Amino acid sequence: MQSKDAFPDQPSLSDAEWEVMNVLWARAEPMAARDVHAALGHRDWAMSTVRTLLSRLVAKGAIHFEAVANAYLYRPAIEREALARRELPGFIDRVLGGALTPALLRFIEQRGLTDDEADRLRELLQRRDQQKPPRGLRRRKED
Amino acid sequence: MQSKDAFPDQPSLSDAEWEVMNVLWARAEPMAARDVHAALGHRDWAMSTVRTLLSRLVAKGAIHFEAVANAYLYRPAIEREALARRELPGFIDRVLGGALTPALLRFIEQRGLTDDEADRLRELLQRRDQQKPPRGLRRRKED
DNA sequence: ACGCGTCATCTACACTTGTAGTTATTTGTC
DNA sequence: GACAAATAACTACAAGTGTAGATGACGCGT
Repeated sequence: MQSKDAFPDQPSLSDAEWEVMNVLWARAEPMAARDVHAALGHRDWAMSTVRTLLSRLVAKGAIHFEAVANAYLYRPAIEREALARRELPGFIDRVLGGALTPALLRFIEQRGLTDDEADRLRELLQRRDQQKPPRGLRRRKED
Repeated sequence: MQSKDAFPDQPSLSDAEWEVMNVLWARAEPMAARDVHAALGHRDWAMSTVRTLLSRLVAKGAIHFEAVANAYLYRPAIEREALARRELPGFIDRVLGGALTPALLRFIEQRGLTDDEADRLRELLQRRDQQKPPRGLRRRKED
């Protein structure tokens, strides 16, 4: 018995599994398989598919379930942020090549920022300036 | 499984494949399998593994190769940015839940920004303010 | 009490991915 | 010209994934 039987610290999810997690996170309430299926209407999966995914998620320890009447109610066992935080570095490393390359910035440009996001970024930059004043008028235009 | 037929305009790569791409992108020059293998030393893959990955990448159209002497020289058929740009939305959607949730910001906070990145972000925010003044200063617009 | 629909469980199956061995071919070297 | 070294091509195979059907248990309505 090594050390990671029951609870692999954090499982790694497949794409389809992420989608299921997303509907679970979206609702605050525990959901029955049927509801999950409904919420995933856009994917047009068979019930069995959704069930399979739910089982796999349970197996991976990503969700809990409680038996209620004749059905199970599923509920995330882990927060999106926790998972996301674990995925991000790998993704940035692998796909973005370790840097917040233009791709991300460009994506942000294109998609725009919510007011909230903008605020937080501004804060962030300000905090940063306190330690590291911004470079003068540095123009960077090379793409 | 998405749609990815014979000539998927842009293939979708697996993790291992990304790693190979990364070494190819890192070098400007076309590389022989042997060199790729060497560059991937940190992964300690067998040559055959690297070769398999290269073949798969060729099959997916992500890299080109030219026969030179008794070996092939491989070279990316696509730029990282192009691929990254295609991966990003999906990732942000799936993992971050469609929003640049705290996770990203927190990641940025934690990892810090290069001067360059900071500059570009500042520019971005400034440009944004021109259309959409920051909250607090926002004056009533007659929309 | 009985069947009907629901739900969970089990089973299935093709495709992808990670990982690599085996074989055939090319080629430089003596 | 023959052989060893390198290389590409083919084959392998288990685990993970996407997708779903089949089976069995169970509670609801009548």
